[in-house]
Order: sequence, then C-alpha cells, then structure tokens
Amino acid sequence: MGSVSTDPNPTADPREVLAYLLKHANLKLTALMDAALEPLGIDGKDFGALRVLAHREPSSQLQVAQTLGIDRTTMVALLDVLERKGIVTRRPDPADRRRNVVELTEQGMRTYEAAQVAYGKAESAFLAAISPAATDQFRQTLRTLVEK
Amino acid sequence: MGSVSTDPNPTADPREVLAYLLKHANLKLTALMDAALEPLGIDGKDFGALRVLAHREPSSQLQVAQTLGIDRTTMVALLDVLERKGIVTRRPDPADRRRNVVELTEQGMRTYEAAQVAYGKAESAFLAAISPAATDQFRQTLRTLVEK
DNA sequence: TATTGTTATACTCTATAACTATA
DNA sequence: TATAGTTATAGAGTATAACAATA
Repeated sequence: MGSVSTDPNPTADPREVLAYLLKHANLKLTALMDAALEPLGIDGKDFGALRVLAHREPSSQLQVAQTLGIDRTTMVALLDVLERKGIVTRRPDPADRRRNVVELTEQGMRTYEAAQVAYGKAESAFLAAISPAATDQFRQTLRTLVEK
Repeated sequence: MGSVSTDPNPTADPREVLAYLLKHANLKLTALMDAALEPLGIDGKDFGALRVLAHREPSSQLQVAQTLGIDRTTMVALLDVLERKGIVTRRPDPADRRRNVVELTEQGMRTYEAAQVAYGKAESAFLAAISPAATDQFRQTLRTLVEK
C-alpha cells in the first residue's frame, strides 16, 4: 500500500480541499474583474450580459436570462440598470409585442470593447503566476469539468 | 502573425471566458458537495467550519471566523446551528472569559469523519471526467493561483 | 479603553407570486 | 389559455452598529 491512499488524514490543512481552492480562486478572479470593470460603471455580472448580447442576434430578455442562467425577474433589474446607463435599449418585438428586443447601443458596444480589454488585464493578472502551458491546461480542464 | 493573437473576437462564445468557467465549476462542485452532505444534516459551509475545528487546538470563535474569512457575527449564527445539532460545544475560556472555546463533540467528530467520506465521493464525481494526472495538475494550479 | 461574543438591524441578491399586455 | 415582462414581496446570506461582559 502506498502512503498516498492510506494517508489517515488527507485534509490536514483545511485549505487543501478542492472546494476551498475553487471557491477562493473564483473569489479572487471575481474581485480582480470587478475592480477592472468598475471604471466603466459595470461589474462582472453586467459584463456577462454584455457578452451574451454582443454575440447573438438581438435577443428577447427571456433568451438572455436563460443563457445566463438567471431568473427573468432578475433580468429586468439588470437591464434597468444597463438601460439607464445607455448601454442597452429595449423595444417591443414587432413580430410579437409581448417580447422585448434587447440590443447594445453604440455606447454599449464601446463599453463592451473597453470591458473586454479591462477583463483581459484582470485575467492576465490572475494567471500571472502560472505558465502559458499551464494556463491552457487549466482552461481545458475547466471546460471539461463544466460541460453538461 | 499567428491567428491566435490576432483573433478579432477572442470571446465569441460567452462561456469560454475564464471567469464563467471558474464560476460554474465552483457552482457544480458546491452543488455536488451540498447534496452529498445533506444526509448528515450539514452543508459545505458547515463542513468548512468542521475542517478548521478538527485540525486545530480548541479555538476561539474569532479565530475560527478569521480562518474561514467570515464575520464574527456570522460565526455566531453558524455555531448556533451546529451547537443545536450537538456537533460542537461552546464554553468560556477559563484563561480569558471573553472568549468561547469551540470544540467538536464526540458526535461532531463522527459527523466530520462521515462528511469527509461524503465529500470525497462528491469530489471524485466532479473530477470523474479528467485523468488523475490532470487532477493533480489542476489542484496544483489552483494552489498557485489562490496563494497569497 | 480594548476585545469577544451577542443581538438588532439593514443591505444585497435572488426567487416566487401576482398582475398587465399580448398571443 | 399560455407567454413575456413587470412589480411587489419574501427569503437567504452576510455585514454594520450597538450592547454586555470581561480584560
């Protein structure tokens, strides 16, 4: 028997547990991201919505909410803020007036582009301590773990 | 110029962003962990407190709270629940009666051991799609990213 | 005066239920 | 009847401020 599998105390340091490491890695990147986006007047959650809106045909609120995995009532408040800031517009879909077509404004597109740059810097700072190869591996592993 | 660095649209899929992947990996492991611990009457947050308590000398509430990175008022509510379940005890520290000495009970130690087994299964399920080597690499990367 | 634990309170985030309008 | 968006409300989770006991 090897010492690894018979270790009587595999979690002697509470901070070695994967759940702890993953949680704190997420907290750290989120903090870096929010700090980087703050000068643009948005946070990571807003940036997530912008990413969805920037890469799809003009969508209904419900479609965006479902893509983000948030409730449609939460979507209302999120878009209220972005609309007030001039980042998105809402208008009834002529083909189905129950739906709102949500689009990035010109200013919203500029904000989104600036946000991509700012986010990229935050991500780079987060990954600074590991090699490009380790970064690729890390990203690939996360993709596998998250999928389905 | 390589196509990678000149990709005009590096985040065409909103779900390829590291912040998204990390967040959802964390959500997935947290869900698996909470489901695995639920029969024991605790959740991942409680398990975190138990890990700290099991691997330290009997601690004051404040020490445990600071190790977990939570507010001391939050610690009160967390321990209220664990104490009511017979998992921990609180008593004034004879050396400094402002402090509470917090300890796992006998039952608490059994709960903790069962929780370790349950958590281990959740972690294994989470990691099932990647190889042991990739798992080791993943863990090491997270350690590096989280540290300091 | 400062510190630990506690309580009361408030704030953030998000979801559920009910309502309006459209289909 | 069912669906999209909205509003009102409630719940979980956590933090701030004030207080009691102790140092």
